[in-house]
Amino acid sequence: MKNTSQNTQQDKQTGRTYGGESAEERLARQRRQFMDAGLELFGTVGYRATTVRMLCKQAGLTDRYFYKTFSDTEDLLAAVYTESLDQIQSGVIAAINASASQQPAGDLIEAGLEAFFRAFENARMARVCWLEVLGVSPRIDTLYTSRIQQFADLLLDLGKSMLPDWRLSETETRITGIALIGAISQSALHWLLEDYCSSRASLISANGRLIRGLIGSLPR
Amino acid sequence: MKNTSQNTQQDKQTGRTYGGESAEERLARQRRQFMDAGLELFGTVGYRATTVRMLCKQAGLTDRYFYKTFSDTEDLLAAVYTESLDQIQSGVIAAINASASQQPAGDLIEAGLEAFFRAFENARMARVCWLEVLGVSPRIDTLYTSRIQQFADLLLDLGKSMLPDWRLSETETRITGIALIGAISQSALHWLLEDYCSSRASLISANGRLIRGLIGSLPR
DNA sequence: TACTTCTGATGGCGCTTGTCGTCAAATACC
DNA sequence: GGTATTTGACGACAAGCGCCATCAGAAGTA
Repeated sequence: MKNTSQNTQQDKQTGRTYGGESAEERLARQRRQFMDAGLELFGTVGYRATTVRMLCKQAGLTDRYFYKTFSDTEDLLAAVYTESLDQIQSGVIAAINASASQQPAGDLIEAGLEAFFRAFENARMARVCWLEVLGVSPRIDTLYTSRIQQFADLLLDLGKSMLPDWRLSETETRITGIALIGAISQSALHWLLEDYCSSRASLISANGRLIRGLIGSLPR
Repeated sequence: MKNTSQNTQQDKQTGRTYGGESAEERLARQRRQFMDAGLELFGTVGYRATTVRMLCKQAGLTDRYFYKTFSDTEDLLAAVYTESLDQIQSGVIAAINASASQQPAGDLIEAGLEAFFRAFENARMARVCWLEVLGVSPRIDTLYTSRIQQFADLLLDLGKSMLPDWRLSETETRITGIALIGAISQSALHWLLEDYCSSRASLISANGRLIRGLIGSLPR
């Protein structure tokens, strides 16, 4: 016999304070602990090798709280990925905007690349966002695609606003944006997989040349 | 009591013919069946979801023969990846060489890109080589990195031979090559994940412009 | 025809996983 | 202080995994 009591009874999701924290505060803290544990484990031992037990041990919580917030490890991966990419992305945008508002305006391409590769030096984030997230499931694939697309669109809009006579078709514009993201990503990925043995400056230089070359060869 | 007979006895790995096949022929056929099964399963349900049992069922063989040739599924993945990438790579090189030996010589960049994206339309191969192979293990990561590097080097050597005054440093040359591979890869990957909804021509066009732009902006 | 080798089918072992239930202790409310 | 809720620790369960052993029958060999 299911719980057939009044909804008013069920709806009291208030909970009560415990350990000096309200129910929402506890939930938020637990979520944060699992997010941190996810970034740590996904970014080191990898997503497929990470189990619920490991996450709980790392977070210092038990599985009950894991399932209270996330449906499974894939769910956590999506959350960690989203948060990490948000962070990287906003860092790049901020750096570009900061450079643009300088007097005189700085080199936006250089500034953006610099911010990106700096963020990428966080190996855990880099690993999660460019390695672990790939080939997990159709759902994660979709998330990955849409986020890359979003990042590309963001940069393209910025570029278009600075290059008044943009003549490429919508389709080619999107492909070009993704290709640029791919160029930067792949060189960054090799940087990571080779333990950052090249200098950041050389990565910025090579990718900067690529972008400037593209701009120079746009139809006019 | 173990088999303590003469080594000559153990060394007769000849086996005998069975079903009209010699021992080596059988082994080769079994290997091929598992390779095909691997490409099929890794390329559809994905590497992490593929089990030994599934591979055996797909190959129409039993696990005994799997372990006779491969140590584990990761071993098979490496073999399938290597074979698939070899195939794609040699196709691209062949197309470029064919175009170069035309009278008059064709557009090498166009020819290479055309061959690449045509090969990429094999979704199973594309998935294995650009999705499933990532983030599996350090060993596979190393394989991936070295193969991408090799592909980049191949194309760079070709490019350098056609651009006599190459002035980039060794480091920047390598990064640039990898970045170019990344640009092509990422646009191809999105093509795959979006079910090939763009036209091949638009991908070739966008990536061709990127490459030509780079060539135009090389130091001279 | 006898004997050996090879094959496919089946079942089982030990292990790990996700997931759930229980229970005593800690904490908060009245 | 008494009662209800929350917490952490622990164990248990079915399921699925890699891997191995067995065994009857097919295919070759003498």
